[in-house]
Amino acid sequence: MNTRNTRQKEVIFQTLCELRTHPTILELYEIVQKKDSSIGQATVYRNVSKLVEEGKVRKVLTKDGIDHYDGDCSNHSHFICNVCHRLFDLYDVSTIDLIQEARKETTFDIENACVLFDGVCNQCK
Amino acid sequence: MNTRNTRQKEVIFQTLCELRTHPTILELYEIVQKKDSSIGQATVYRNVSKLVEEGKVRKVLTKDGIDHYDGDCSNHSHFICNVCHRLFDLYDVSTIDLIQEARKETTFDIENACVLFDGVCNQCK
DNA sequence: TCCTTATTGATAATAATTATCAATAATATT
DNA sequence: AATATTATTGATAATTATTATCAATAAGGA
Repeated sequence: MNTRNTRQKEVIFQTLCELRTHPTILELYEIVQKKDSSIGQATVYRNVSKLVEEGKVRKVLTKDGIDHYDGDCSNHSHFICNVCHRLFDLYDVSTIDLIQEARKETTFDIENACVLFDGVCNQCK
Repeated sequence: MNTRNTRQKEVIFQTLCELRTHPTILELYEIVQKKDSSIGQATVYRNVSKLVEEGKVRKVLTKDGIDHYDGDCSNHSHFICNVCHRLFDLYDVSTIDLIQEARKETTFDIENACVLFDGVCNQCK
């Protein structure tokens, strides 16, 4: 008996998968609270960390210093608007070529690449 | 009289430019302390934030949640070792093609792309 | 059903960052 | 050069984010 499937973990994971907003822990906690008000903040912290370790959830790199999470682990990039600071998904931008190029330039074992584009979103321009 | 050039800001900027280690604020503070023990921690926080705003210093994207800073603003990427968690520079990996591709796929005004590669460094493999 | 113990919720502790404020010092003005 | 103005500083308090603690609960094997 190593890990257990708890109701809380399932609710947290489901919520993250439904959302397309890349919430912070606190934003996620508030939404989870509406579904089950008994779930504590520490439980959200713990389970999100576990889900990231298990590879079921991605931590999104941002410049604002606050961690954002994404329930969609499929290969895609992100865009952050420099004006409204919202995060968007960018599918259809492949990092394969980039990784290939990096492998030619270094002797490190490169496994993956995370890309964050920035600029101005449609609503802000 | 809008901004002033202070000794502290100059020391902090110089230190960041000399270092190739992408320090955190606290690591930077300790090094700055050795040069001038009168410089306070809050001053390091304040000036690094300003330098980032001014575009003289880059905030490096990492997965560890702690902000790292780079005095080298030339166009280059970073690599983080999944074993020792150290950050390395990757010059000679261009993001131009990537940005071009992203511009084709979206209507956002894409200005820049930050790339973080991960894998295993030479010493850890 | 019972037992073991991973997980939880609540809260305390810690760490990271920001705000406050009198003192200092950069620089524009005289 | 002297003075005045005020951005910046250092010290510290306040805030925020995250992690640790611990008794109570509940998942899941026996």
